[in-house]
Amino acid sequence: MQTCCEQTAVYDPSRQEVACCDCGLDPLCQVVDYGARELADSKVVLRRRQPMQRGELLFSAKHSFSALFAVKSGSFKAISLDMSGKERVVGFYLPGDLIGAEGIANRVHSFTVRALEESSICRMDLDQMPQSGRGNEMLQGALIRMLGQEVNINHLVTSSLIQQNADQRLAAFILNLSTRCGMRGLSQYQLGLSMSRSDIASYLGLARETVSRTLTRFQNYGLIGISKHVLKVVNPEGLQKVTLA
Amino acid sequence: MQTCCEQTAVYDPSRQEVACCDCGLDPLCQVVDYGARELADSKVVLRRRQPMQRGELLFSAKHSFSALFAVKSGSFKAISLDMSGKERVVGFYLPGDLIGAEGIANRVHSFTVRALEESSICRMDLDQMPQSGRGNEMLQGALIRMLGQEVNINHLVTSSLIQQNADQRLAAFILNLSTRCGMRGLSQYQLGLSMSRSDIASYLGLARETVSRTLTRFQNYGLIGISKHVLKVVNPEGLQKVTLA
DNA sequence: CGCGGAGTTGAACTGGGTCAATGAAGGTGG
DNA sequence: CCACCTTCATTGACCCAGTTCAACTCCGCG
Repeated sequence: MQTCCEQTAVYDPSRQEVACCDCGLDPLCQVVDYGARELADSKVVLRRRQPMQRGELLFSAKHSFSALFAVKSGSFKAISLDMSGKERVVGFYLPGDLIGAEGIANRVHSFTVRALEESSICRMDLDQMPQSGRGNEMLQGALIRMLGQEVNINHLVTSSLIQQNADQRLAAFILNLSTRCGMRGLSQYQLGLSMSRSDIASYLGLARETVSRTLTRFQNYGLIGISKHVLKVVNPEGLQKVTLA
Repeated sequence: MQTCCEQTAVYDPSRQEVACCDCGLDPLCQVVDYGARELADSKVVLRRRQPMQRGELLFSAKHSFSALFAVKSGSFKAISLDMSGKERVVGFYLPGDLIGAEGIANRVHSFTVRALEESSICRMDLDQMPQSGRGNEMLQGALIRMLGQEVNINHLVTSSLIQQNADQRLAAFILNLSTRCGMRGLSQYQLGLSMSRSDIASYLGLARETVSRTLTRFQNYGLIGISKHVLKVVNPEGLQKVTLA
C-alpha cells in the first residue's frame, strides 16, 4: 500500500495540481491508508498520479465498473448518448473531483469520460471489494458519504439548470467552476476553460452561438474577462445577481 | 423486529398499495429482517405503513436526517427553495419510491417533502447506525447500491429534461410515471395525477399554461386521455416517438 | 350564493434557436 | 516555411416555441 504522496508514474509536477487533503477521493484514500493492515489481503489498490493525454478515455459507457477515479490535475468531460443517439455532455470534472461513482450500483458505467487536456488521475480499484472486516466497514462508510454527496450535488445542478434562462445558466456555470476551484485550493478568479463552447452549450442545454453571445455580453458588462480559453472572474457578486434575477 | 407484512397502524388497505417485493426500500428491509439477530442491539428500527394526510410534511429542508422512507401508497412531492426564495418542485414520489437518501451524507435534508394525497409510508430509522458487525456490513452494502441507483436515475432525468422542448418533456414525464407504476406492480395505463398542473410545470421548467395546452394537444392526437386528475396512456409508442423527435 | 384556487384558452411578445457568413487557430503535408 | 484544411468561435438576421398577460370556466367550500 502506498502512502499519500508517493509517485507511481513519471509526471511533470509543475502543473496546477490539487493537494490530497483537498481531493474528493481523500476520504477513501485515508481509509485505505489507515486500514492498510486490515485490507492487506484485499484487492483494493490505489494507483496515484496516472498521466493522461488530451482526448484519452478514462472509461466508456457500458463498460464494466472496476475503479473510482479522482482528478489530480487537468480536466475531463462526461458524455452520454441519449436515446436518439446524440452525444450530450453531462458533466465536467476538475482537480479534486471524483469520477465513476455512477457505476457502483450496477457495476457498469453509464457514460464515457474523456480527458479535455493533459491530466493526471488517482485510481482506486474496487472490482473486488473485501468481503468483511473493520477495514471494509470504514470503506463502505466512506463510500456512502461520497455517494450521498453526489446525490446532493446532482440535485442542485439539475435544479439550477432546468428553470433558468441562458444568462442565469451561464452565470451559475461560471460561479460553479469558480467555487469548485476555490474549494480545491486552486485560483477562483482565473479559470482555464479547457472545454469548447460547444461542450459548454451541450452541458447547459443551449446553442453554442448563445454561449458565445452571452460570454461576450458578460465581458461587455464587466462581469468577466475572456480570451480564448482563459476566463477571469472580474465581478463574482455581479454574476451572483444575474443567477437570481 | 417486524416481519414484512405486519401492520403497525390502522390503515385502509383498499387503496392501491405497492407490494414489499416491488418496493425501493425492500433491499434494506430484507437486510434488516434477515439480520435481525445481528442488529438486535442496534437502533435501526422499521416502522411500516404509517398513514399520512394530504398536505402533511414528511420532513423539511434543513431538518436533520434521521430516517429513510418508502412510499407504500399515495404520492409525495419534493420542494426546494432556490436562492431567490422561489419554491420549486424537484421530484415526485410514487408507491415503491425511496425518499430521503439525499440527507445521508450531511445528515441534513436538502428539500421538503409533502404528501399530495392520503398516503402511507414505511420508515427506517437510521439515526444510530450500528457500529460494526456482519449485519452492519450488509446494511451498508444495500445502502451503497441504493444510493448508486439514485445517482444513475438523477442523471437520466436531468439529461432528458435539460435539452428537450415542451412536448418532449411532457411525453417523457408521462412515460416515466407510467413505467415507474408498471415496475411497482401498479397500472401502467391509468395514472392518478395527484399533483397540480402548476406542480408539473414547476418540475418540468415550463409555464402551467404550456402544460395545459400540451396535454390537451396530446389528447387531441389520441396519445392520452385526460379528465381532471386521471390520465390514461392511450398510445405509449406514440409518446415514445414524441420524446425522440 | 359568493369567494378563491385550479384549469383552460386566446392574443401578443420575446428569448433563444437556426441559418449563414466570416474570422481565427491549429494541424498536416509538400 | 507556406498553403491548405479542419475545427472552433464570433456575429448578424430571421423566426418560432413558449412565456406572459388576460379573460373565462369549473369546482369545492364557507
